[in-house]
Amino acid sequence: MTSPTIRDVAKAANVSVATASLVLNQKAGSVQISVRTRERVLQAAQEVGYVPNMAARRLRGNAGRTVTIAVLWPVDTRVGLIGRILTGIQEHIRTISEPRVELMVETYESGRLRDVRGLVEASTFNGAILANTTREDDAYIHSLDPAVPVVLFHRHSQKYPYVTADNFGAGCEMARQLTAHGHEQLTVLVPDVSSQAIQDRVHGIVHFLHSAPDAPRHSLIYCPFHEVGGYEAVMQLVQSGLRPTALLCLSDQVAMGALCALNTCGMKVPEHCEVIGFDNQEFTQFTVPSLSTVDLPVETMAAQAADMLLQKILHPSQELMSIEHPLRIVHRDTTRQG
Amino acid sequence: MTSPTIRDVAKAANVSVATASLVLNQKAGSVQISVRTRERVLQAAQEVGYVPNMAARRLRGNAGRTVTIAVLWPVDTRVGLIGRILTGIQEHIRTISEPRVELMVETYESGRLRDVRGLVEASTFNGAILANTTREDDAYIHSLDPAVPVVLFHRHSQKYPYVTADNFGAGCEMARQLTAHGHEQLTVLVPDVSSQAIQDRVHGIVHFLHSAPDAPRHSLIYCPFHEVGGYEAVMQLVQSGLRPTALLCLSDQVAMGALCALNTCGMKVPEHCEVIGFDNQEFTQFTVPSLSTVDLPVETMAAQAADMLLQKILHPSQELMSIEHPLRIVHRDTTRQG
DNA sequence: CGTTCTACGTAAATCGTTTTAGGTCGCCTT
DNA sequence: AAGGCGACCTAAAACGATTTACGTAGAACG
Repeated sequence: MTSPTIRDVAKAANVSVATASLVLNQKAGSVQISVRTRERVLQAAQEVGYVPNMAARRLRGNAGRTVTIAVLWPVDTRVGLIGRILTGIQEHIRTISEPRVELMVETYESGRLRDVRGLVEASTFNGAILANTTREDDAYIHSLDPAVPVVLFHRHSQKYPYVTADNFGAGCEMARQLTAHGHEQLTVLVPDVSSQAIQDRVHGIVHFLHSAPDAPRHSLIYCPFHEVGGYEAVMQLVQSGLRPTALLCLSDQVAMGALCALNTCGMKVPEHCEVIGFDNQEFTQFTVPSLSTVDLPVETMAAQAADMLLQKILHPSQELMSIEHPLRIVHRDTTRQG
Repeated sequence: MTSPTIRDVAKAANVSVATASLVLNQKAGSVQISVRTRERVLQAAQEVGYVPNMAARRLRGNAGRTVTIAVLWPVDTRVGLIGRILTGIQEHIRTISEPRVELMVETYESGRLRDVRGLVEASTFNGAILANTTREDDAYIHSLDPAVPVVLFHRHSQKYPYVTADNFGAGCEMARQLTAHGHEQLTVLVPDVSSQAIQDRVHGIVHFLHSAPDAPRHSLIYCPFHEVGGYEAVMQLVQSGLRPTALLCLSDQVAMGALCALNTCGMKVPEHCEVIGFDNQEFTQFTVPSLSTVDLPVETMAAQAADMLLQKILHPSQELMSIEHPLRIVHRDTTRQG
């Protein structure tokens, strides 16, 4: 039941453990091994079914042969996003042949992030991607030693490398588009999570409206971060007599709820009310009418974050370039043309 | 830069490494440590910022203190499902205080599953949940040693413990419901993946229709496993003049595409055509009209799978009870009442 | 023949923890 | 005072792999 060790291989090949290890590691370095011996060892390894023990390797310190990275996200992160992030990372990882990359995942309650540095020191993993951190995590992030291999996902920072998107710019653009359509008032549906990304979008919208000459008024409505949230927010709005004509939803989920509510209230989209979402999730193409939204390249971003993290782990001294993706609106049928 | 070891703690507390370890492990066992010494060690550990090294622990063999489990799924698994599975597992894990459970994830191309046994022997992880395996994985699964800690997710098997749902029964029930509504023909939209779950649903439907006295005819249409697939399948159907009146979609994604297509073709749901989905994903409540679907408790199932796996790892000899969840239809607005 | 290479291997230390099989010391019995 | 017993603590051996520094031949060289 106990698995074969390198010692077993050595015995079977009738060589020392050192020799076996040398062969198995393909070390072309200072030590030479004859072809005959090499063959013997390789065959022996094959025969006994040798699998190198990770724990032993890690303990001994094999920086670079196998790397374990972790993705951490707050518990209340939306399932769709999790899937996309992981998919992006996995796709990237499987293109890498050396070193072998293992992926761990972990959730935490906002503001109660486990000590990443400790986990790295414990060699639980070699580095981490902090995804969708909230404002409660800021203190932690700032207290962290820049030497610990961390990449921030969907958030920018002076102190750490990050991969994010131009949420501010996207906010501006959303506001600009709808302003151009001549609305008197813009209603912004904001998911009530304290993520930097969401806040930047809000800032972008507000910034644009403040700086435009004849900008429409606007109101910010905070709602829970899911379909129900958007649905109820809009229902309340309509019931209180305030019929929105332009709805900027800072999440597709919320937009979908909103769309459903508008339909329930007999309001036509986009004739009575234009709607625009954020994220360009898969389903947005198939809502009725299909949802205009901001395309957020989550998979790409995640892959880049993973790549940066690996660089940082493998070449700690090398400086990393953070990334901010430009964002563009995908026009579909919930907004009017022009 | 190198992190403090237990040796540092011992030195700081002026005791032996053994003592430090004993204290740090709270071993109430055969060995006793005075309160004074215990305090000293604890404080020393605190002061030097001691973090036990996982690799060393694993190597030494500490079965039970920390357990690492892995979830493996085929690369083409839908992002939404991934998120739900992980969420379910994570939620469960965080209720467990002892042992500490770490989670790894890994994807593979159908039929190219990495050697789980090897990974366990390499102590990369202690056991795995095989999620959404396809038929191409059957051979691998059957070749696996039943002693390696594996739990099958959404698939049944004679050989391994599993958590799945009564997909066959759900298929029957879907067919029964729509048959009762007096359709002449049932159109089944089947995602073209070779998963047991999907197949069981088909079998259930076919079984019911074959055994019912005055059953409607039916046709099976295979389509890609996403919204576009459902959309295009229905468009083709309608364009070729075959207007479906009852659409059994074996996935919500496909159903959403179908719904959109029906709308495009000017067919009213449920008046002209009834639609029923499968999975009860979040968005189904907010399609227009809201989608009737089969509720699949993914999170619960995932949590149970994780729990079973932990049992198997912690108490290898103990026999496990596999689980098959009953499934029920959630009636919303794409099906007629009664 | 003595010296120096070269080519091929190996002994042994090391990584950080856990655990077993003993110490040691003082006190209590008889 | 010899023996026994608790209470407290520690030495040392694992766990499995990697790597450095050091053999040992035989060949080549002068």
